[in-house]
Amino acid sequence: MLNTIERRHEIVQLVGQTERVEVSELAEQFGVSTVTIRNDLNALHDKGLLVRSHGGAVASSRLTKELTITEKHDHHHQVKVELAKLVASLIGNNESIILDSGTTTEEVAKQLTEHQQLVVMTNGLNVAQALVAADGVEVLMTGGSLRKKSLSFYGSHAEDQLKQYHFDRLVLGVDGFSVDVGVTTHFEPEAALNREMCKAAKQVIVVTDSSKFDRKGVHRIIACEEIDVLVTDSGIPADIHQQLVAAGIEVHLITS
Amino acid sequence: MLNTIERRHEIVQLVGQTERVEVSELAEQFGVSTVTIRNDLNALHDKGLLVRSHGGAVASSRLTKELTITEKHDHHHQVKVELAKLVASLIGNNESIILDSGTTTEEVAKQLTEHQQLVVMTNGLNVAQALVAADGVEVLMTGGSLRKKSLSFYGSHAEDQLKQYHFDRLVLGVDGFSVDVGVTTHFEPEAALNREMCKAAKQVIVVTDSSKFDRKGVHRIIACEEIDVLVTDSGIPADIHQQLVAAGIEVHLITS
DNA sequence: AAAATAAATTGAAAGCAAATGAAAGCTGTG
DNA sequence: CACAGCTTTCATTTGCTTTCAATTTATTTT
Repeated sequence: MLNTIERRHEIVQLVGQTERVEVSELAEQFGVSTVTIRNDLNALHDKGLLVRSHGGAVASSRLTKELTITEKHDHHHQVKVELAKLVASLIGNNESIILDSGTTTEEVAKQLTEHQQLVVMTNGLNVAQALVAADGVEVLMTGGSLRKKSLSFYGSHAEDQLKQYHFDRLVLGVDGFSVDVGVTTHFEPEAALNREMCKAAKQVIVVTDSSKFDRKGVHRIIACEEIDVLVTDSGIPADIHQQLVAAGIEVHLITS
Repeated sequence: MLNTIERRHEIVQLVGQTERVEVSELAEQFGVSTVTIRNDLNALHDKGLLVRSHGGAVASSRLTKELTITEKHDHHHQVKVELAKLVASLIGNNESIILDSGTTTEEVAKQLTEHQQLVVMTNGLNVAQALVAADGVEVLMTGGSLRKKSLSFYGSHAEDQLKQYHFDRLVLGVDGFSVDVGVTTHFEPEAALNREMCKAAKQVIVVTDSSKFDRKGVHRIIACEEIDVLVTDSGIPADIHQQLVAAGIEVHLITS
């Protein structure tokens, strides 16, 4: 019996060889339920290792990626798109910005395809990938060490890179947020990099769906006071909303 | 029976080849109703991959510039895979290597999924993406400025990054190669970065299909003498082969 | 050339089976 | 105990079909 990692590994191999796989076939082959296979395929899809299709998956290529219609694999996806649109609307042409890594910021990247003369620095592999389609955007990448789990780069090298530039804005997606502690995350090196990002940018835009409120990670990125703009959905608790506004933070809510 | 993504993929291919397709023809060909085909064409029209017309569809300008998709089945690609397999076999576990950007090196990356304890530095976005699937590989990225045409990063920052490390090998895919001039390319900043790569690596492996021989770019990366290993196919001209061997270069040919 | 008629193509709606995501429950491991 | 990995269950969604009225295109008639 294979474990999860091995099974997914084999699935990637299979797709590479045969161009396509089916959920039912894989379930039988590996002796697990179709639900497990579907979870596998969705996870691999999120990492860009294959493209999900109804009933299975096909090999990943530029075209197949674009043909994917089912983009709502996590239940927050619709919210993410709306958040991303709002963030994108805050960003003008002719600016230079930093885009943090993460699925929310990836969505922001996708919303920037119409922008012109924009310079975007990012540490997210998927973010950079999404920006390839944006003709008017010059893409800079921090580089560094790749954390596969989040498709992000981190490390002292990435931080050094940031110190050499200055940006108009930073768009930060968060893992955890609370009024008293601020923005937090679990992975220390990424927190360190995010701190550098904050230093390198004139304005800090934090974007998060409301489920992250009062979730606290171990490592603090920035305190609440340092946030300039917060973009979230209407699920934000009223008291937190008030506190933030009182603290002088520009809070934007998506309509949903 | 093809699924939706595959069918649409094929339709795009068809339109690319024949300039125009008809609803009724497609319905018969794929064994689905005309309604389904119409939905396909409309969806593809919305994505700008073709232009809808009464009774069918015609190619769009956007399609023509993205068309290289039959890749998987074309002979060129087969050669690349074989080259990549050979290169991968030259690389052991527990090593640290640099992978240049490019489609050939991307293929090499895909062949490294079974390697363990491998450290790979790259400046190719697609190469990094391919290595996400390789659990035993630690991925480092140069970062820098993204050249979308080749999905590669370049710039002084990328070069600085390289100077801080030392690697066992460099795998270099080439645009142009000749015995007298050496390895060349067209884009200066990339040549500069490649030169740094050569400096940072103990061994230089050059991989190229034989069509690149006697093609010369404007900017030289390295002279022939600095190459340690050359991996290519049997299309290499006999005289060049001899000259290279005589120069002490380890030449590997794939069997095809 | 314009009008009338026939033929082909279309979008919208309704129905069905397979596939799906979400939630809750089971099981062995650290 | 928690928890990661898996399964079962179930309401919902997707992909496809057939049907039909409306629209577009082709052909004939005036």
